[in-house]
Order: sequence, then structure tokens, then C-alpha cells
Amino acid sequence: MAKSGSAAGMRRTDDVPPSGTRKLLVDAAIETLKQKGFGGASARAIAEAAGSNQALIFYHFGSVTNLLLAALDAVSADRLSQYSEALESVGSVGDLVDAATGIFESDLDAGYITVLAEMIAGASSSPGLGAEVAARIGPWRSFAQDAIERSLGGSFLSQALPAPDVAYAVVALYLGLEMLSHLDGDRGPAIDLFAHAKHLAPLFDAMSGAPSREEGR
Amino acid sequence: MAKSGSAAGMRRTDDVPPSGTRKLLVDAAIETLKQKGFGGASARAIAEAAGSNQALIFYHFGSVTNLLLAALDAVSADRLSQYSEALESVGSVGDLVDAATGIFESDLDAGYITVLAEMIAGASSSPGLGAEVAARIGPWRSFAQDAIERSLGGSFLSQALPAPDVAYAVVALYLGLEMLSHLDGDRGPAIDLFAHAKHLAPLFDAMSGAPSREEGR
DNA sequence: GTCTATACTTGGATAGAC
DNA sequence: GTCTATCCAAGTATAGAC
Repeated sequence: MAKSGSAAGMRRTDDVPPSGTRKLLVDAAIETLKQKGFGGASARAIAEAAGSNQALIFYHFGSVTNLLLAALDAVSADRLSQYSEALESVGSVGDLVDAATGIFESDLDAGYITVLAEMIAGASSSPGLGAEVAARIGPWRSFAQDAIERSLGGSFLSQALPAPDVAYAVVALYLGLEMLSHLDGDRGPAIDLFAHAKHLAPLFDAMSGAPSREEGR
Repeated sequence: MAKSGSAAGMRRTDDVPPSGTRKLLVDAAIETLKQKGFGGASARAIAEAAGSNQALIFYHFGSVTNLLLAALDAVSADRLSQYSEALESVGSVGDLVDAATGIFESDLDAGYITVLAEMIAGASSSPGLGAEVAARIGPWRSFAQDAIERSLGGSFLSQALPAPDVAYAVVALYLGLEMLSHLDGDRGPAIDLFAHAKHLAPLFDAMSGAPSREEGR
């Protein structure tokens, strides 16, 4: 599936800069998804955000849905590389929580997870979209799993809490927090949670024998 | 806001059985929300599910959005009373996890949380809907908070993890798990998480001094 | 209260000029 | 590759008969 297209309007969603217009449309799609949600991300709305016209969407992507998926691809790639960078120097659980806090806040500011959440929820509306979206979430789970294994792998907790399962929960929690925060426009409760996690981090570090640097900020 | 209506088509969403048709439409709205998502929950689709016609929706509820909110009200009331019943006999964390597991599975089967998730995500599409949905989530948070305070209130963890914040996280996680499970049609990972929680429950019970009955199933 | 018919709007998608 | 114009399907909402 998702075969690399031959005909116009069915080009692959994963090659980089074929025309500049593609990127323009993808960016506009992301913006529209963030501001108006899946339901508001119509060809007309996206075209307006891109400062062009809707015909281009069908010429370049074949359908609105395909453009939306390309937008999800772009966000996914962008975020995962950002995450990798942020987690490079993470050794302890405390470090992990720090990194995760920063990531969460910037994701929330930029509205990236909104795009993810809207696509997941919107997938219910059109048949077949679900599988495409699910495939694009896989990397997020793998990434979370890596991070967890690196900082908790040694702990006895990894017996009771296998990394893949925890990764699943982390992605779910991340998604849910973003939805709730976005819903009532208040990120306070979510931020508080990260603060609590930060306080508990030394406990986990002690369990796994990792160095537990400074605690209070 | 949400004033009790006087004119036809603006009746209150919280009175019980004025016509039978109202309930029919609300049930159809729930069903449609579950099967086709927010985007697919059009007046036409709902009317068809109800075996009637769309004009009735506007007569009884004034707009599709109002009907959808009434559907959310119905689900919310139904679930919260169900939860109350399930948690009546909960004393220990182990009990709590057992109850939560059962609740989660039946919610997933019945698709109730789908309704919630779709409404939250769909709220981005139409202005003003967000606040209405947020108001209807409040009770879920309060409920979770109560349950947490009852079974963890004594533990030293309640210092590091205040019940309101944990409740927020629980609702977010619940929401995220349902979205992911629904997305790839596999509840396995979510169920596994509950199993892990069950294994860890005695630990928490020990902390708060509650009796920790049997552990293995 | 319920139905049919219809006005009006928006959205996906294509044709064809440039 | 990009634009305008347009077709068609689907949606919200209302009018008016029953």
C-alpha cells in the first residue's frame, strides 16, 4: 500500500523538495489541522492558508486525505528527530523527565500533538484512514520504548513493567494530556504532572542504580 | 448558556422522557458517533440510524451540535452511575485496579469512550463547542479524584501526587488508551497495562496500610 | 409531533485555459 | 504547474402538509 505514484497527483509522500509548493501545502495543512481540527481541514480552508487554490491540492496529492497524511508524516519526522536530539544526553530518569517536560511544552506550544490527535480521531470518519494513521504512530511507540529502556532498563521495575507496554501508555497519556489541555485551554494540570514526576524521579534512579544528580531545580 | 428552552427545538437536554423520540434520537446519535465518528455524525446519518428523518433532530434539539451534546450528557450520566456502582465496594488499590479493568473493558466494548474522544477532538472544528464539552468532562475528573482519594488518600504518595492531578492524568490516560485501542482495533496493549497495575497494586496497598487480600488471580 | 420537499451552503473533485 | 470555472454530492436548516 501507499505505492510510489506514477501518475500526477499520486507522488510519494516521503520525498523531500520536488516543487516547494508541496511543502507550502503541507505546512498549510498542518496549520489548518491545528487551528480548525480535522473537520475544518477542507481543501478550501487549506488552500486559503497556503495562499493558493484548492486545485493544487488534488494535483499534488490526489485527495485531501492524502495531503493530511503527508502533513502527519511531516510532523512525525520533525518531532521524532527533535526528540532524538533532546534525549541524546539522557541517562537518568531525572534527565528523562526534564527532557520530556521540555518536549511536551514545545509540542503543546507548536500544536504538533494536536495534529496527531485530530488525525486519530478523524480516522473514525473515513474508512481506511485508520490503518494509515496507525502505521504512522508506530515510530512514536518505538521511540518511547527506546527512551524508556535506556533509562529504566536496569531497574527491577522493567520486570513488572515491560518497556513496550510502558511506551504504549506513555504515548496514550501524552495524547490524552494534549487533548485535555487543548480542550480547556489550560496546560496547568499537565505541567503539574511533569513537576510531580520530576520529584519522584530520584526514586526510580535509585532503583536502577543510575546517578541521581541534583533534585530540586 | 444552555438556557432551558421555551421555544420548540430548544428544550433542555437534561429532562428525562418527554416524548420517546428524544431518547431514540439520542441513542442513534451515540451509535453514529461510535461507528462513524464526529465527522460522520450528520443529521442525515443519525436520522437513518434512528429510523426516522432529519427534520426531527432540528425540531427536538435545534441543531445537530445540540443533539451531539445531549448524547454526551446521556453517556456521561450512564457511565458515571455505572462507575459509582462498580467502585462502591472498593477499599484497596487492588480492588480499584480490578474495578477499573472491568470498567475499561466494558467501556471499550460499548464504545462509550469513543463518544467522549470524538466529541473532544471534534470540538476543535466548531467554535464554542469546546467549552460545552469541557464542562461535561468535569464530573469525570471529580469522580476519578474521589476514587483515588478513597484508596490512596492515606499513602505518603498523596503528598507527592495530589489526587486532583492524578485524576487528571487518569482521565487523560483513559482517553488516550481508548483512542489508540480503537485506532488499530487491538486492545491487547491496554489490557496488559491493567494486568501490570494489578501486580503492582499490593505495593501501593502496603504503603497506605490497606489490606492487600489475594494477589494472583 | 412527524413527515416530504426544498432552499441554501459547503466541500470534494475535475476540465480546461494559461 | 497553476489558475478559474464548474459539476456534483452531502450537509444544515426551514416550510408546510398531514
